[in-house]
Amino acid sequence: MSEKKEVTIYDIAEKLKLSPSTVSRGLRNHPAIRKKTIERIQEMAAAMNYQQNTFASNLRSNRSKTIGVILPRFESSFLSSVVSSIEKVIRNKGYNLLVSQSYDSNPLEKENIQTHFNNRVEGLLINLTPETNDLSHLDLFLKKGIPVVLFDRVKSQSGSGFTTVSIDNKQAGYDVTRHLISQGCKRIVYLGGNTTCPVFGDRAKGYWQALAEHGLEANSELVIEEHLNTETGALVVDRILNMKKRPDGIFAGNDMAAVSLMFELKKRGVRIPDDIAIAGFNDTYMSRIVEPSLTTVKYPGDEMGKIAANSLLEILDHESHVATQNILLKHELLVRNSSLRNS
Amino acid sequence: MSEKKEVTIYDIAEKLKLSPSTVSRGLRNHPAIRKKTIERIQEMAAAMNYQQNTFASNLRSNRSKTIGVILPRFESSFLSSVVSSIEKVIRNKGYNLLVSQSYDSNPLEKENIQTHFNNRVEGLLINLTPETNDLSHLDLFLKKGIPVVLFDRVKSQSGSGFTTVSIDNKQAGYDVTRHLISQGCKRIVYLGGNTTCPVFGDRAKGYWQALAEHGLEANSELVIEEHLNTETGALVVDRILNMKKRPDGIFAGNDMAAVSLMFELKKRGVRIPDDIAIAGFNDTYMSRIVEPSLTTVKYPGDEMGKIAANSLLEILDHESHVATQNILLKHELLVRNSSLRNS
DNA sequence: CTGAAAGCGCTAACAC
DNA sequence: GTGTTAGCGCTTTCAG
Repeated sequence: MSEKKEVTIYDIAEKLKLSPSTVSRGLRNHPAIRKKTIERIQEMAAAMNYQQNTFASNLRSNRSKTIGVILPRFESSFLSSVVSSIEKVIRNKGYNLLVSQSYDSNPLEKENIQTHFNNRVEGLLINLTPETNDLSHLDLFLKKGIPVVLFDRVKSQSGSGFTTVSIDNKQAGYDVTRHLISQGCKRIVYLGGNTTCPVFGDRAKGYWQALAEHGLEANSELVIEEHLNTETGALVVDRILNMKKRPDGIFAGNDMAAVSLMFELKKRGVRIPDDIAIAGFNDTYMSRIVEPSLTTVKYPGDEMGKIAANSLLEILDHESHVATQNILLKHELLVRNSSLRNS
Repeated sequence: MSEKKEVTIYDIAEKLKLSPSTVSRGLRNHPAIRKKTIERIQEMAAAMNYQQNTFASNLRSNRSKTIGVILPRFESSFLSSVVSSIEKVIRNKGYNLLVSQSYDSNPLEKENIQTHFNNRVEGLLINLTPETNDLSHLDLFLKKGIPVVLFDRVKSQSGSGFTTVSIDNKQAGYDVTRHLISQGCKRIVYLGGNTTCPVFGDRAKGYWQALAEHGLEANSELVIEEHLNTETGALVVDRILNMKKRPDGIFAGNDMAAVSLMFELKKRGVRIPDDIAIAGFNDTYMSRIVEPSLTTVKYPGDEMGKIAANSLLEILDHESHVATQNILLKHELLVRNSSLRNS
């Protein structure tokens, strides 16, 4: 390592026969400094390859200019689009982005929260793990007045002092189920992730409600809890096809699971939508190109990220007690061929 | 904001009738401190809700315990899997992860590099923008001895003092093209991104070479440069179908583009692979479920992230001049139905 | 094994 | 407009 001592504002000050404070101000375009002086300072800084020491400046000002994001995983087209737009918003306002993954593990989530806290993020955006039932591990943020915005997976009853951004999952679950019913489905499987997870739990509620309203069988056998990924189809297809009475509709908690299931069903000669109608969730590109094209719910990750980040920044700006709000984004049922039966 | 003054090691020291230095050591399990004392210190710290001030500690020790990652975008199944595995490796070693997106913009990349530098990341992992021809904006890292690892998009001739991790894109391009030729294709289109981008440029080289070796027409009309995303298919389909002599094979630079193109081709009644054989790149899940299933190249993002991160950590550990290396990961041609013609 | 003291580099009162 | 001064909270010699 080339251990050339760092250039500090003192070095610049010396060369310019100025005081360190003037240099400090000059570097930040402080209005009380003469234009000319500012120029000289900044030129000299550039010439000397000055690099401001963020630690010292942070220590002094007690600000980190950093926002934290914690989410289950990056590898998800939905979540990566959320982070992506968060990053964009945050950077534009001059903040840095510290990120970590919780892998749906509650202990890991806690650890991450602690780390972000220690790094003194000025705000936190978090997508909770399914297991997270109480939000007490976020208390340390609340106590210090550091704003936290929950997005996507949000406790239904969060009057907990946190701003939340999500969609109305119950309504969406209801919409999908009702649509399947409208297409003549009588026995509908709900293939969801962990139902303790608000997202999947709420969708399940909408599902139950739609069934109830239409006097359809609501049987717990029809509700399958499984991790929703590319393997899901292979894991559950036999279970579904071997049910005493074969289902004629499937509502999957995300497109990935829906598509992988379609893949397996087609392999076994099941016709979609005639034998079984299928709907997914998320409106990934995949849902458009799969055959038949997949009915799904539009679930705008970029929008969610943008709004979550902006809400956080707004709270930060007003530096105080903006009433916390629960923001619900619009979702939209996109009916495609996988569930469209000839009337 | 509840402005309760922060608890410092001085407060702990006072309560315990110890000196700040002892507390500082105790908190970090310094061996020179009595077990008993350490316990007392840590208990008191917990009781008082002590939060270590990273700024002060960083300032003092001149370390940030942070690694930076800069890449074009998160929204890409390949890149998100890369970041994901980087994050995992990095966190496990107690580092934080600072991330930013360059959106394929060179100025933005430079800005990000500067920001990461100012934040004193201890190492940088970067996936360069296509436009980046000289690496001089990374000089400031080199000069300070901060290790930089380039991944994925890597200058072919990078003897530039940086460790690189990538695949052999030229070979991969060659493999794909040769495969198409082996299936009887005579006029093969290469649909790549910006060919100044090493990734796409190198694949193009492999493509040219394979054509040359087999005495096939290598016509610049057959090389299409276009952003590769879900829109690509719609953008280029007519251009392809209206070529004077219609191509019978297409090698697309990524699965997304390949799939979107297949979608458009099928709409127009083109039979795949009989009329036109198609191959993509990346082995996304989509490539497996699309019909016909898509021939592609396995391009392991998680592996790449892991190796890049580990290389960086290794350099960091040895704190010095480990010879930089150019690591090439294995790729694999996965032949599927989109290019398999009956012999 | 523990303490005293100095200083990392910057910023913000407060002076002039 | 610019300079003086006093820390921010921590770590680390150096003493004992």
